Parts: sequence; structure tokens; C-alpha cells
Amino acid sequence: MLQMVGSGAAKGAVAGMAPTIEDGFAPIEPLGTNFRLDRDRALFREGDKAAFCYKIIAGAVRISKLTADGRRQIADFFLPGDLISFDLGGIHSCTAEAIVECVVRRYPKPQIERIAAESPRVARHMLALAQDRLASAQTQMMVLGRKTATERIATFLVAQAARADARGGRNLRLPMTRIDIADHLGLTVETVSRIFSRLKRDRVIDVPDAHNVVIRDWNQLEDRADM
Amino acid sequence: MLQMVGSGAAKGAVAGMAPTIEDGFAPIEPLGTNFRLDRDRALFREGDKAAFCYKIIAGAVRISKLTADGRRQIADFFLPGDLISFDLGGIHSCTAEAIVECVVRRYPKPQIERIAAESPRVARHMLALAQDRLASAQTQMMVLGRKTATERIATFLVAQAARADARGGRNLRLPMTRIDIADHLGLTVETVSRIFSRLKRDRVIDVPDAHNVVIRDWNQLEDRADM
DNA sequence: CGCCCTATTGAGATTCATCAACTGCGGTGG
DNA sequence: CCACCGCAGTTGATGAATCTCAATAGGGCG
Repeated sequence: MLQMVGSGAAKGAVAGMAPTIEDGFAPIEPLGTNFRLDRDRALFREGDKAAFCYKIIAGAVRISKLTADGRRQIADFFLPGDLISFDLGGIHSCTAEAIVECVVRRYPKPQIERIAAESPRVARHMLALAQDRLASAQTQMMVLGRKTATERIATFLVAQAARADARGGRNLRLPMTRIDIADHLGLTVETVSRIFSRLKRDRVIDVPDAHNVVIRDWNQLEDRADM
Repeated sequence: MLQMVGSGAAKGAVAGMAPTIEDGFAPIEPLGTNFRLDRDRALFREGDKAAFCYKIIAGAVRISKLTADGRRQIADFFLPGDLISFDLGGIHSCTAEAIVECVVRRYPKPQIERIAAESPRVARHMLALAQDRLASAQTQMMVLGRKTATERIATFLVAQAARADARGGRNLRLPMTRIDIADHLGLTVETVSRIFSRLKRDRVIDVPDAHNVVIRDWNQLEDRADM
């Protein structure tokens, strides 16, 4: 699997969609080099000095933190087209790991810094990207702080669908495990599993297998997501 | 109260501390104008077009979101010296409200935009600021998703002390109500109150009144915060 | 002086976590 | 080729942490 590095890359991203923030980074593109990252390998770890910026070409990545006693919180998932650690200098505040085998493009930070310093356009895009991330973090705080388990799952499915979607079909691919979903939503695996089962029983979704969800009743799902 | 607009402003901030990110915004300073904001009045609301950037001169501000049915999540609190909505264009992703009577300095966004476009230095500072906020949002996700009620309160107290402190004294002023704290930590008022009482009973803190906390046993507090 | 809002404390209810058992699939090696 | 192992996922029973409901106290402001 995974021979499609050049041509297939855009497939999983927002292919034909409206232009995204990422389009403003054209001057940076030639500085990047692609590499492969095996499942469960870290792109970087919390506390590491940040030496590169990254773009997911294929696969999926999770961004997480750990407590001293091993509890994990996944801040976000990233899919092809997404930019990670697109900032200047500093220390990584999270660990980034491959959920599945990935192709990642990597850009040396010093060169990014130089270009950002010369091109207000690029600097502006980086700022816009950071704000986007911040807004999504704020939404996730609402999910974690104030929503019930069912609302969290429904919200998650709606958000994932909105992101990975754009291609037709209510068919949603979830590359992450139930444990990853639990650690993203502040729940246990068992609770996640139970709620998937309930949504299935209630004909809101179908679950052909653990990594695929078909949304059968979009309204029901959005209702249960609250918002 | 609150005549000290010019001289007393720095008192609550990181006064004599290491230079902060905010120092890089000198070129923007003359563009600002101060105004007063009464308790519970909004600086801006979620969904509003962002027309200004703000700096807290005196007082305290909360940043929050609401669900359709009125549940509230407070993403962060801001104190004198803090910059709010220091980004470019777009729509406010949260509501900002005064916790107590405030003095706020406001900078027109179009002018900020122009300066950011001309000065890579300023643009860079804005980016650094956004990253800081993002890192703190990620920490808060960990708190909300994976920590117990006691850990949340302890973490909150440690963080507030680290922020507002720098002056001597384990004396911590909390301008926000218990409800605000609850909505920040994903708890109910009752739980917040109970845990304050427990920490007091266990001689970890003293609570002379609802808006002041004395940290009696710093180690105990940090232990209970986990991390 | 009295009212309203914040805070505290108690008792009971509920959600979700924990513990445990079982299934199914993929890989590995006899 | 098939048996076995290990991990992900599911489901059930039980329990604990936190919420909800309720009552009371205290402080600031009109």
C-alpha cells in the first residue's frame, strides 16, 4: 500500500474545494522534502526543539499530550493537506505521531523563518493558520468542558465529515482507533464504543467496519451534536 | 475605585519580569485609545466582525463560548498587559466580557494590518502571540479532557499564580466568580466550592474571601495538579 | 433595611469510568 | 494449512465521581 506519493496526495484533502489558507505558502513549497513515516512513529515529541514545519501528504497524524501518569489527550487529528508546526522557533508543545503509514513533507524552520521575515504575505498566512488552529482549539474546549458523551461523538463525526468530506457520499473514513477517539474526546474506549453502537441502533449511522462510518441521518446527527 | 489608569496599570501584570512577547508591539502603541468597560459588558461577541485589537490596561476579561442551550465554556481569562484579538481580519470566535470594571486600550484593525504588512517584526510578534495562545489552549484541553475535579482546580490555581504572581507573596487574587471558574474548568459551581473547601480544610490554601487565595503549601498544590 | 446574587453545604440522582468477559481479525509460526 | 496469539472492539455489571436539587448564609447596593 501507499505507492501514490506524487499524484494521489490531493485525493484525501479538500481536493476541488474552495482555496484554503495553505495556498499562500507557494514560496515555501520548493524547500520541502518528502519522507515516509511508519505507523505509530513520532514526527516530533512534546519538549523537542522545533526544527521543521510539516505538511501531511498522505496518511493521518495525531497531536497529543501526556500527563505524568500516562493519561493522554489528543488535541487534534491531521489529514493530507494539513500543515503542522507551521510557526516560528520554540519548543513543540505536543507530540505528533502517525496514525497510519504517512508521507510527510518537511520544511527547515530557519528557511521558513527567513521567508516569513521577507514576505509579509507568507507571514500573514502563517498567522491566519495559527488563528484557525486556535479557533478550533476553543471549539474543542467547549466539547470537552460542556458536552455529554453522545454530543461529543456526534460533534466529532460532524466535524470529521466536514473536513474529510467535500467528495460526495456520506461515507466517512476514520483512520484513528477508538482509543484515539476516546483520548480526543475525553472519554473511555468503552463509552465511545457504546455510543457508536447506540447511534447505529438508532439508524443515525452505519458502521460497516471500525474505520468507516456512513451517516444515514444527517439531521439527527447534528441535533445530537447540539452546538 | 479604579482611578489608577496610567501608573497602576502595570501592577497586576508581569511587572518586573522578563520581557514578554508584548514588548514587540511598540510601533502599534500610539494607535491605541483607552476606554472604560463596565463589569459584565462585552468587548465583542462571538460572530462579530473583528474591528479592533485590544489590550487590557486594568481589570480582567473572560473569553467564552455558549452552546445553543446556554451552557458556557470559558476558554481563558485575561489580566492587565494581556492582548486580545491580536490577529488579522475575520470573525471573533469567542465572546469577550469584563469580569470587573476594566480599562481597555483599543487599536483599529486596519491600521494594525498595515503595520503588520510593513513590519516583519510586528508580524512575527503577532504570530508568537498566537502560538502562545494555542499552546495554552492545548494545555487546557488536557485539563478538561483528562483531569479530575481536584486536579483541575489545583492546576488552575498554579497557573493563575504563575501568571499574576511575580510580585512576592503567595497571595493570589481571583477577580472571577466561582461560576466563572466552574465554566472555565468544565465543572459546576458546587463542585468548585466543595474543592476549595477541601483544599482549605487540608491546609493547602487559605481563602480569606471569595476573591483571594493564599497558597500555604505550594508542593501539595502542585502535587494535586498532577501534570 | 431588604433584596439579589454569590457562595457554601448536604442529600440523592445520573452519567460515565472501571472491571471483566467475549468476539473477530490479522499475523505468525508450527 | 491451520492453530495460536495479541490487539481492537464490543457488551455487561458495578461503582465512583460529579451533577442536580435544595436549603442556608453572607455581602454589596439601591
